[in-house]
Amino acid sequence: MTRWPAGTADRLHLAALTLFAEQGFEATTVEQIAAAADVTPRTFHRLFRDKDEVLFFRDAAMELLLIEHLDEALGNGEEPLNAALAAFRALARTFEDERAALAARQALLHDNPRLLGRQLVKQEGWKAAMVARTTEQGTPRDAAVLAVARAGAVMQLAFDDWVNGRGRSLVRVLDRIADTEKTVR
Amino acid sequence: MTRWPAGTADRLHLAALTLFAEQGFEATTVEQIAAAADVTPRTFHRLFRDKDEVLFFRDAAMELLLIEHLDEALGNGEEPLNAALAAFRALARTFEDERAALAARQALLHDNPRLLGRQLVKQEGWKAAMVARTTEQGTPRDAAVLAVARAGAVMQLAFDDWVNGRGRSLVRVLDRIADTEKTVR
DNA sequence: CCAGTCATGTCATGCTCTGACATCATCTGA
DNA sequence: TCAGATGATGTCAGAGCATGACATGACTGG
Repeated sequence: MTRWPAGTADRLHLAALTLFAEQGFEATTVEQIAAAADVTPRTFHRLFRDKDEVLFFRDAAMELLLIEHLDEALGNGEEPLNAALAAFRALARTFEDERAALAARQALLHDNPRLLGRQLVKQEGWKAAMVARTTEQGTPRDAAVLAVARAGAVMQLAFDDWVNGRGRSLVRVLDRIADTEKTVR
Repeated sequence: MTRWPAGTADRLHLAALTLFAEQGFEATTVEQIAAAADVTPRTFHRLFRDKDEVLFFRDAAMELLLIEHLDEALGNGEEPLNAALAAFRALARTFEDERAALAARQALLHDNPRLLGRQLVKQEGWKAAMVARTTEQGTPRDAAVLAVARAGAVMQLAFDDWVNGRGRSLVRVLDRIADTEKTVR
């Protein structure tokens, strides 16, 4: 056992999400979050680059998941667009049981343009990683960028439809929209 | 003539861009910008919501331009994807003579994730407006979203290729990539 | 000529984030 | 067993961003 209770970052993360849900993002100060986790604001900023970052705590795993499934699909000889769709479908599966939490998060993002921007930048990062993998398999860069962008748009639209709807399966929504996408002119 | 020199916002805008170019965005303080425009920081914040906003001073016009040309193309019976591409092509034409300034701006955005995020949020706004116009013409929402997203991805890729390249015409790059896009699988 | 308006200044303040240094339980190696 | 290293945290100070409240003084319309 160390001198200090373990899991400080987790406690801060939880405290922050709770306070954000209760009071909103802007109205919650770092001081409040730190106090709720029995820690000083300085410690918060040592563990999270800034107040925004607490909402993106677990996002690194998503990129890994996307890349893993993209590689698998490309390895099976899928064309770039379908491979990218397969990767997003895998991500979608991990979302199925988290709709409530994701909806709460989405609400926070849409109340704060800065947060939404950060989300979009993260997503650009994912897409760039996917493009890199796709080009490594021999697809020309332009084609890779466009295929990933198309799949990303499908995912985005499916997610938006699903997250504030009810009951339906995100994967099913995704597949339906992917079909629609192939007929767009 | 008023008590104060006219064009304060323009002076602040120019001062800010100059200082950003010289020192970078982070290293430039609002105090410096205000001083360079012979004004107090309080006045800066009255005219610009925050330091970031000074880089998006003229963006409202772009949405109008996009919508105008989108409407025109849709009115001529173009399909949604080609109509959206036509709108972006019109925007691209206004960029042709500004490559140096746009490249400088792009460099600032890429040094600052927060700025890049704000740019992406703005672009989402443009696309949402385009989707709204497209659906008003009878296209189903999903199809409209996907068509605008595809055109947007083409524009983005073309812009990125062009802004740090040399000599070529953005519109020509755009048209080439749009052709590529139609063959993506 | 007066009252109102408007852009700006002045002052005070809260919040975010960072640097520098201190503290102290735990670990490590001789 | 003990001296020093380590590492997570605290404490303190301060810069920078942003906003509210109020004051000022040139211009404007009646």
